[in-house]
Amino acid sequence: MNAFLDVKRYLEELARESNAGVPVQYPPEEKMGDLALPVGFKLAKILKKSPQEAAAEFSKKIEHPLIERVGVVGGYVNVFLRRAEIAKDVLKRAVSEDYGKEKPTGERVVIDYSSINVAKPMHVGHLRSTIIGGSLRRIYRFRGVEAIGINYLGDIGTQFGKLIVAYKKWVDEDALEREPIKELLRIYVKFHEEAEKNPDLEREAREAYKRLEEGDEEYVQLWKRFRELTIKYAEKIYRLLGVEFDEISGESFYVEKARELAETLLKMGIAERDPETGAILVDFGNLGKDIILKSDGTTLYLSRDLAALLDRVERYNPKKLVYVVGSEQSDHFRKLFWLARKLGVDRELVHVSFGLINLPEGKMSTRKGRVIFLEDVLNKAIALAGEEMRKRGTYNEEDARKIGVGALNYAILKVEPEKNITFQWSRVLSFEGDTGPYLQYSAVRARKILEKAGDWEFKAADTVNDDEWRLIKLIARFPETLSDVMAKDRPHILARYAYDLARTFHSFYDRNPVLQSDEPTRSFRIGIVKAFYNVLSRSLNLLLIDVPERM
RNA sequence: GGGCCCGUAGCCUAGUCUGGAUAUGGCGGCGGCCUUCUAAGCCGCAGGUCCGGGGUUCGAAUCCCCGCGGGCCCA
Repeated sequence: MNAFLDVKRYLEELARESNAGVPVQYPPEEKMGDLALPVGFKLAKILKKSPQEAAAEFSKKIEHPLIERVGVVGGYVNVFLRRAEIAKDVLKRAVSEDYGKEKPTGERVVIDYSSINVAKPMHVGHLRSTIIGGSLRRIYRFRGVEAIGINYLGDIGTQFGKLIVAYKKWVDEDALEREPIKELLRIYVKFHEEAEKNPDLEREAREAYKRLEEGDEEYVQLWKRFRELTIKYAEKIYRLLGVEFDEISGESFYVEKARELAETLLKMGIAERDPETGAILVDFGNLGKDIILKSDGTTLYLSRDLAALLDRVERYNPKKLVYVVGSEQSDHFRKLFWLARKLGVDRELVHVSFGLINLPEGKMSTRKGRVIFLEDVLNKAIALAGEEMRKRGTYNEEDARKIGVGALNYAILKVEPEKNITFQWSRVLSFEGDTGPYLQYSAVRARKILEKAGDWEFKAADTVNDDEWRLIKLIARFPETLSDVMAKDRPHILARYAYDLARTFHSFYDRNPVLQSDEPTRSFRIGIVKAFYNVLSRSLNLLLIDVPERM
């Protein structure tokens, strides 16, 4: 908390006590004050007066040392704060590196994200889950909640039978060493081509899969290798994107447990046996019926996910389990959570659902070759950032990487998750306006000032101009922004905030010289720049974006 | 046919949960600003049936109902 948010809370409390519980809002214009309460409309009824009179009456109750004056306009009470005093408190806190950080609360959340399939390349469709999840993990941790990031691999399924057959027939070991996923994709595609001509292959694949399931030593080793190669490949991309995990899990861990679980559900009367097929199924009411165990004992991903969920609850004891998975799975998660509730899971269960990433030509399709691989996007973005740097004579490899990745991560994170995104190169590779590089640039400008400033000590100011004040008010709102993001599991709120902050800084920067100013303005403004830099670079860090040295 | 989500200027987008002041920004367009801390920047102008229609309310982009268009899942 800081002085600004203290006043806000005080006003909210006062409104609630007066039976006029309205959220405090931030007025659209400076002349309307710093905080506003549309309190007169509700009070008008209670007091049987006009909204204007009711608001005026309410405003008389306001008494706070940090409030300079209040004004009444229509039904609104506009509150003007003592800028200098608020600024002093907010900046004193925000010049510290830890501003906004919370001590460990002892709470945990489990976040499931990325969750890629073994032996398949990552494409732009994987970006949202991977980046939203990776960002949420950092945000929770910064706020004192121990977030456990889990990459739950798709590591079982009949495709492994095909892969094993294809491997034995066509693999190029050298290529597999050099570019494992490309090679696995090549032989997988070849399998399908060959199977068109030779239907026997499908039968071979089924047999291979059966042997794998039965634990055939050679086949299990192959499967393990595919899994390891995929992890190694993905880790390179995760490192570039700044995404971290605490656990790499996978569906294969839960096959046995899922079988037992299906039997348990049957005994509990939650599931029933289909008299015709012998499969175990669950009636979800208006979501329909769904099989959780086939008659031949094959598990389905619903039962495996349920087993995994129970395991996560048991091992981590989280207050909340978050699944960052596309909206096409929303029915699946409703069923999963329904079952978890039936089994007595009392934790918060959240499906962070998001829309598709399409191409301008239409939906992505690996088979039609209509996909954009992540490596290609990353390479292109980094190369273009490098070009821009060369124009400015600031080129270095490390910063080009930060700028390219920042552009990509920000482009994905800033959009509200429910919306579908049409992937357009021109937008990911754009570095002007509402983009990652715009935010990075503002941070770099601030850092340059701080470098040149040398040793300085924070000094309060007697007067605070509008540009300074706008920036300070936004800096003050950092903690509540983070709380909002966690309550909703929506990092785009933070992306928006960071953009507002950067934009406000650029305006400040343009009109208010820092280093050339006389004392005490100079020291005060350096304090503002430092506070801004802390909050922006922290926000960017939480959005998986690094601040370059130069750009 | 059923369920979930989206619809805001030419294009993209915030605000919708928690109703409140002239609806947030970006791209593109037009015009201005580099002898001062990096112009990947700043300032200004033009551009809106907030998908449509009802309803609730002192007040609706926001809540409710009925439609329309698009997406996804199921059948």
